[in-house]
Amino acid sequence: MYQSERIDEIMKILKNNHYVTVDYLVKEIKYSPASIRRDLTILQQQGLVTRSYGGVTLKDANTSPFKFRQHSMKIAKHAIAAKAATLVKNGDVVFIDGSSTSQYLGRFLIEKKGIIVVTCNMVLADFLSENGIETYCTGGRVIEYPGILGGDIMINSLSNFNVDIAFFASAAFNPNGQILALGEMGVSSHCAFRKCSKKLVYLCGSDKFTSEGKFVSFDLSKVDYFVSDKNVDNELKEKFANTTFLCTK
Amino acid sequence: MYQSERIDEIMKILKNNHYVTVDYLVKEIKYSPASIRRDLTILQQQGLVTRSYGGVTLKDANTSPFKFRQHSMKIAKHAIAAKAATLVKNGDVVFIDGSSTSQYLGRFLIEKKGIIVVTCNMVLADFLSENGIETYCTGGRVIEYPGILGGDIMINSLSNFNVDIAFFASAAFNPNGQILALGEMGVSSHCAFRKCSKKLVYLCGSDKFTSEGKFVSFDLSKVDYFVSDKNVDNELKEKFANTTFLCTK
DNA sequence: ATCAAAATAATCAAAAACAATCAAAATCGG
DNA sequence: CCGATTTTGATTGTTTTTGATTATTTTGAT
Repeated sequence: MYQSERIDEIMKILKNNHYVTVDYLVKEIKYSPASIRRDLTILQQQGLVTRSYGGVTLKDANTSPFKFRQHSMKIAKHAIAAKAATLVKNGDVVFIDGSSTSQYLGRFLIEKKGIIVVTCNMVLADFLSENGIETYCTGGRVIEYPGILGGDIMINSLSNFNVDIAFFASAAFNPNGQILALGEMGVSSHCAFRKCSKKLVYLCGSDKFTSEGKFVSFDLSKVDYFVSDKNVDNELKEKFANTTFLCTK
Repeated sequence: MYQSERIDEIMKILKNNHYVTVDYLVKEIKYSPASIRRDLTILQQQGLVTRSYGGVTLKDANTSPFKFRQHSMKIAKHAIAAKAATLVKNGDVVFIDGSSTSQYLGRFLIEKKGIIVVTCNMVLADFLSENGIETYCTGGRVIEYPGILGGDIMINSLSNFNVDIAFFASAAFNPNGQILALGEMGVSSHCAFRKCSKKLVYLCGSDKFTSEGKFVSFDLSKVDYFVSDKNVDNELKEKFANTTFLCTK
């Protein structure tokens, strides 16, 4: 048996048991502990397993907290997108950012007539175009999967478009009404979205309410519409009276 | 049995088993290990299989949300791409156009170290980025499926990059050495590719030799490398002595 | 904290697979 | 049919893999 076959065998065993000891694998596959360990090192380097003293655990992508959260927010994001899409008028030039929330807008925009969409989400661009929407993609570096463009080149490329309404989301949103980003790049992007468009719509799932981000892009006073799946405090609404607050329920 | 038949046979076996050992192929096809290995090297160069110590695996269909389309002349295009990829040096800034032939370059570029790729093919951009290549996408309008960007915005966005080597293909190629496009936009694009890069590589499958296009972009005197699956007349080679002609066989 | 037992990592020589080379055989063009 | 070209399999040397050996690290009990 060759190494590649052995590695496949180990993965097969791991998928059934989730955790096994090295000794079990040695007896099961009938190869030396040294070879089994070498195989495990490779699997570890590929990020497929987690090793512990005496055994191995399968890294299961589906049980990761991130994926779980993504699933739980899926319904909310869909609803937010549906609500936000009502803000788009036929004939508008629409910008959509690379966030997962914004991606859900696609499904609702293909109903609109005569709109032009600009986005830095390549998957969304492809989807909209195939559904008959005149679609433009910003340039930029591929920074995330699947197919999100970012960086200074993306920001510069926005100057090609005279956008009527721009949709974006952020990493987090704090009780003071500040929109937070994970990094410097996030801030630049948010500011660029704001400047390229006549109207700005901030899509904010309730999962963002408690999270923390290290950088502040700007606060709600710069945003025309705030769309969320949960209502915010009246205090906030009073503080930003010029902003329209929309809620999915 | 001829080599081509043997290669077909290997592919047939691989499609049934996904993975087989070299030894199994030797016994099944009843040829020497040396010959089988030579066949496998060819299949590897065409990007169709992955070799491991002692065996081979059929390259699984890509997992990207984009789907690569099946094209005519698939084998020829693979071979042309493989040949063309040898022109890329580690550290190069590479431009790749939106043609199906150029798309096949992806498989061979992920082996290179430290390169930067710029492309107007979103599917390719996503693939390269997922495989660890620093990848940039031009902006532009989505003009073709799946995920090809074009138009003046695409052309303008090329000014962001200082390209070392650019790869492109065309609708047709006539016996006078002229590169033909289907429309005005094709001509503009070809000219832009030429101007943005220090070196220009024209990928020309033999299926383009007879086809007709209504517009002329430029002739081979503007091209540094001509890569094809069939040899061209010596007459043409003499006429364009400054162009390097590469052939896959 | 210290120690002994177990697991792991590092090292190395033997074995297996692979790549390069080359002469013989098969194929092709005239 | 003959010479040129390509393809093949044997031989060679190189690389990769393997399990034994030895050294190091981790664990749990004292």
